[in-house]
Amino acid sequence: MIQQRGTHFVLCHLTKVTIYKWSASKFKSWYQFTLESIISAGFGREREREMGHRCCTKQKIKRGLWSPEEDEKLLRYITTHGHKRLQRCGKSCRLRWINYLRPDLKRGSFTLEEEQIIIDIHRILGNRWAQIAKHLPGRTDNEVKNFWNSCIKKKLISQGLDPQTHTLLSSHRRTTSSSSNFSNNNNDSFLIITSNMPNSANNNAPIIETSQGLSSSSSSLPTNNQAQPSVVQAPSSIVTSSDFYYEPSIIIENNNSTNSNVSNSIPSKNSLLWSSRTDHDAEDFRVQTLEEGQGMQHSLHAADDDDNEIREANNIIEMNTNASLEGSNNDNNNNNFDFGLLESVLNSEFMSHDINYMDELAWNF
DNA sequence: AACCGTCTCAACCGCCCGTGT
DNA sequence: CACACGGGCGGTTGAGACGGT
Repeated sequence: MIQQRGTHFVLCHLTKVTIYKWSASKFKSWYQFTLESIISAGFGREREREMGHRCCTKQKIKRGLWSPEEDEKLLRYITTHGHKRLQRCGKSCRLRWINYLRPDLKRGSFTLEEEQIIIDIHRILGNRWAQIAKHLPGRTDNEVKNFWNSCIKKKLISQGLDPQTHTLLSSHRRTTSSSSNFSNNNNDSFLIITSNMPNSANNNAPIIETSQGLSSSSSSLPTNNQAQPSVVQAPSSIVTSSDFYYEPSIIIENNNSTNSNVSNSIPSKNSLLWSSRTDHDAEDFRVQTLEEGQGMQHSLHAADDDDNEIREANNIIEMNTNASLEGSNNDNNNNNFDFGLLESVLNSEFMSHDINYMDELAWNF
């Protein structure tokens, strides 16, 4: 992507920036350097400084809004790659670059499609703005966060949805069914998919979890013993949209827990759990894993909806493939969710090759 | 035009964590 | 191993824009 900034044309790649200086209808010169070097150059940052913006206070460094002159100065620094001090701390420069100056940023209001993506991913990840923003090219986490807080949140509330859990607010519930431990007020329907994909060489076997299952400690990575969820194509019949109050979510279900009772189990590592909101007319559908060679198909049986509340259509289907679960025996108290999983899944070659992006969205990821 | 409430969003805060020494 | 530094990120703030009265 190329963008004009005064007499400079900024060509931004993923990892580097090339800046062409334009003068008298000719490119007079060009500079190229890595983003890392831009950011880490520090713009006068001193190592002795305290971290964070406290440094700004202590060092009498300018704070607050960036003026156009400062923007120009920052850009000029980048173009010349010099060592001039901007009298801004590195953190502020970095933020300014990432959130505003970066040439690959998309401008303007969010599209409906983007909005839906945010809602869908938020349902799974919660307030993981950085993770959400990674799926919206040209959007920053800050932007997504602001958009959520200023628009989407209110929209959901006006629809009677809890913006945190994406479930009906209690004031909007017509019926109250048995409560669910793992998902708080989550009464909607579930589709559980477990798998035992062979251990890959990649230790970062993805772990998916829901916002309901958020754990403060998400640092532990899965071991080689832990199964990797397979990618399963959701049948269109369970795909829901914003027309519905409830939309699918994906969580991890503990394969060794008492899976017969979903409501008592804590989301764990070895299965995907789909919270679907099918129509109340029961139907069978088939899910086929996309894992090449595995190709197993599973019939999924949707339950009847007793009271015409779609959310009451609880479809609990488990596809337990006897994963090797040595590593998950301690998962009954599992809080070791790895949010990298979702990222891994979404960015996996699997997804990008076998499912187009709209399909992916249709899963309500 | 002035005032006021609400909204938007850029920037900051503060914590956590990875990395280097 | 301990410590310091700095990046990442979610939460919060506040200035300016906007709309209604």
